Amino acid sequence: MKNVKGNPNENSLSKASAYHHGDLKQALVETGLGIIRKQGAHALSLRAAARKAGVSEAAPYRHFHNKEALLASIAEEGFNRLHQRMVEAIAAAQGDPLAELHAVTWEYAEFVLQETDHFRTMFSSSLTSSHAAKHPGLRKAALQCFEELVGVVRTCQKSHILARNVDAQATAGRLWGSIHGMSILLVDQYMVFLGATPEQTRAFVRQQVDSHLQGLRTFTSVQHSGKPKRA
Amino acid sequence: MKNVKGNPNENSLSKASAYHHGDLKQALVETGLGIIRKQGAHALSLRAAARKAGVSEAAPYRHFHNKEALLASIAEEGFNRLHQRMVEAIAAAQGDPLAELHAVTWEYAEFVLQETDHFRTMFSSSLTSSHAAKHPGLRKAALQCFEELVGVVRTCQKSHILARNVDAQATAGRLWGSIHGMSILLVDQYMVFLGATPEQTRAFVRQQVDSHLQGLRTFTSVQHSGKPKRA
DNA sequence: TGTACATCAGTGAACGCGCGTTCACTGATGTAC
DNA sequence: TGTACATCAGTGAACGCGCGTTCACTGATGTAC
Repeated sequence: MKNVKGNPNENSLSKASAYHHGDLKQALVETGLGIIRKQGAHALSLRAAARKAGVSEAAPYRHFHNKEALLASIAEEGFNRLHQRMVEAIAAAQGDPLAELHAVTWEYAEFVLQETDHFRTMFSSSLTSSHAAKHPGLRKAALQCFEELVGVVRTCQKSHILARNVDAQATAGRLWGSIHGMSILLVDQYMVFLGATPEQTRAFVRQQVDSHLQGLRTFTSVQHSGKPKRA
Repeated sequence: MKNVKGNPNENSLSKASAYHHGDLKQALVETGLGIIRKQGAHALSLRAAARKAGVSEAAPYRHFHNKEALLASIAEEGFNRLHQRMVEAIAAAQGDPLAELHAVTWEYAEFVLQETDHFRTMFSSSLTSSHAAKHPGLRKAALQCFEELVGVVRTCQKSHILARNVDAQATAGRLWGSIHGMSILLVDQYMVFLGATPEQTRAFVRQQVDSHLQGLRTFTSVQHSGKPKRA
């Protein structure tokens, strides 16, 4: 996209000429994402992505084995962007554990609200059913996001904001599920009665985190003081 | 499907002959669902559904305007079946409000576990983005499920299991989001570290409800005793 | 009871389409000498 | 520095395919008389 003409000061990734694109793989991810955003996932084809990238319709096969591989790359890019946003949100909390926890979960919801179609692709059924085996990069990117959440939960455990005797992964998983489901249902307009403006949606999602967080605190303390759970 | 040959004792819906099918619309929903279950949503086409129903490839157009209409009918059927299961689960709780709440949420998760592909179709992006305007029947069926949950929440409020000063729809929405997201993430194998057997998944989903429920109790009592929330 | 007729669910052939994928090729690039 | 060559990203034509949808039709059914 940028630097279509060769430039002696460029690094090797952005080399380009009229014939050689330079970084067609990334360009196809971008144009593919553009199609998903503008026309929906059903409109995405390798040919359409190639056309939009200004390249012949067979060119994508130099970089992707098949259509699903492009989809997986677009999804992986989504998790990478989400991860970046999560990291920045945590950094903005300046070391306050509870603020970190709020920030990272809110950022997740914010991503769903802003990048709905990209988000849907990241969790599309054509990928999720077999992503572990077929798309290790995608899986790694997704787990990277999850690990960020786990890290914040661990920090909160150290600060006694969350109970320390509960598996941090399980706790993070609960939070993830809660915010994931709520965000999707709101974005799909299943709860218009709650108000449909972005502000109302945003507020409700944030309250969802607070609500579940209360449960995690209580739930974990009950476990701590009560009888141990069965294996 | 049943009663391919005419029978004088049948009602009008199950009339059939070699030429006239009898209830092709419902048969197409069934065969379409069968394709989704066996080969995935990508394999569903009007032609494939027609072939599997033993009928010419143009016949579906007598009953569905287009492919999306068939998809919407399959999704609607899913919500109807889910609703039926929810009602039965509630009935089995025999009037114990908390047991009803557990039963209805667990049944939701059970449906996701057992009917994963059908469930995915019910929330597929090709339908959710415009279901309100385009598919009123689908929307109605979905809301019917939600109202079942709202009803149980109201019962719990009457029994002081949940705070009475909080909107029942909002509370039910939180629960829905929590269980919806957790179920999906588990079914999509994003949390294999928690254990991937159906039993482990089931147990974890159930704990998710308990966890969130604790939050709703605490959260709502805090609201009750604290300052009122801003509008 | 018997017959003519309207209705309409299902037929089968056809349309145009865009897609995924393959393949021999072309031409730009970097490098070994 | 200049040249021959290997490499490989991108080309363009072609393949076969299944799809969504249309259309004039056929034949089974129910009903009015």
